[in-house]
Amino acid sequence: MHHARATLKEQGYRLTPQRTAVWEALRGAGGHMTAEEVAGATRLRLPGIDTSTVYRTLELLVSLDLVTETMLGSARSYFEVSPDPGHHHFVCERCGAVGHFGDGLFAPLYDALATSDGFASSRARATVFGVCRDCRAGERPPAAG
Amino acid sequence: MHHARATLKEQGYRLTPQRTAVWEALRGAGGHMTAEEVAGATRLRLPGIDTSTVYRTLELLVSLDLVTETMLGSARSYFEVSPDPGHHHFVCERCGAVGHFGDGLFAPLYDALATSDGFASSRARATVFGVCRDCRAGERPPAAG
DNA sequence: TCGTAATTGCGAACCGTTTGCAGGTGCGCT
DNA sequence: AGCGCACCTGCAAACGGTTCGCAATTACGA
Repeated sequence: MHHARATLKEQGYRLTPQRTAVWEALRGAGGHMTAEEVAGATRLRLPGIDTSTVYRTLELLVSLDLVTETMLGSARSYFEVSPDPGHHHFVCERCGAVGHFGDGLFAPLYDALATSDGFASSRARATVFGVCRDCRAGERPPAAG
Repeated sequence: MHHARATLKEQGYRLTPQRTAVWEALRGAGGHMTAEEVAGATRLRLPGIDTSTVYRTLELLVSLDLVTETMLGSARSYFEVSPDPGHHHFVCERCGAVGHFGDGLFAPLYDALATSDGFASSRARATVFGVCRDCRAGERPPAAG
């Protein structure tokens, strides 16, 4: 849905071709993208767009909660169209694959954290690192012999 | 303990004052430090040390598992003397405070992830974002009135 | 003690991101 | 439909953290 257009207008921001293109690029890819990837995808639709405009637009979309920025382990952030809240990531340390999982599994963790540390994380974002199925397939068993 | 010295020697790396100083700085602080902070703390012990040497040393210590590098949400990584495995972080989104919690709480999560996605994360590192006790104390209740 | 390869310091390169500025443009108002 | 202005964009340079190349230094085994 084009809720980005509506949100931008509502908030008094202009609906420019650049903003539309960035948004569409983000939606089109449907996954996590670095700023660079967003810029690349956007240029397919709007060749002349400047990198700084992409960054500024990304920043704007994030501030409007239309897009979510996540640190996934490397130095760069990743952007994606804001998913349902309480959506978390797991990252394969070997191949870099990124997956999602829901918030349900976290309930006991939130609970425990709240009890023991007074830490409210009901709207936490978590990132779990590990090794994905594909990479495990080719993996030698962990040093146990 | 000076297990760093032993490990370095074992692996054939030289035991230089710079490496010792970085290690001691890391141990002395006892918490999470940015590379910059490590450099600062190291200079208290070894004023002349160059930033690039700090980075190189950090990289070495990380590769030897003596130090752990973690992305905690901002663009920079944080370094700390490797804690027990399965040690996770929670980060207060308001004040930046960092806390730890053990791996126990994650068992069900690992389980579920392994079952549903084939994702092996028994040695995962997770970071949970939320709001810490102190910040909650001064916080207005979530929009309900 | 000596030789040598690992290591350091220095400075410049690098890379992703941000900023200042001047010209361009969406959009509300008429 | 046209006008005007504040908002946006493109450009290019600045930025900040990190990495690299190289020559001088130094730890450490023989």
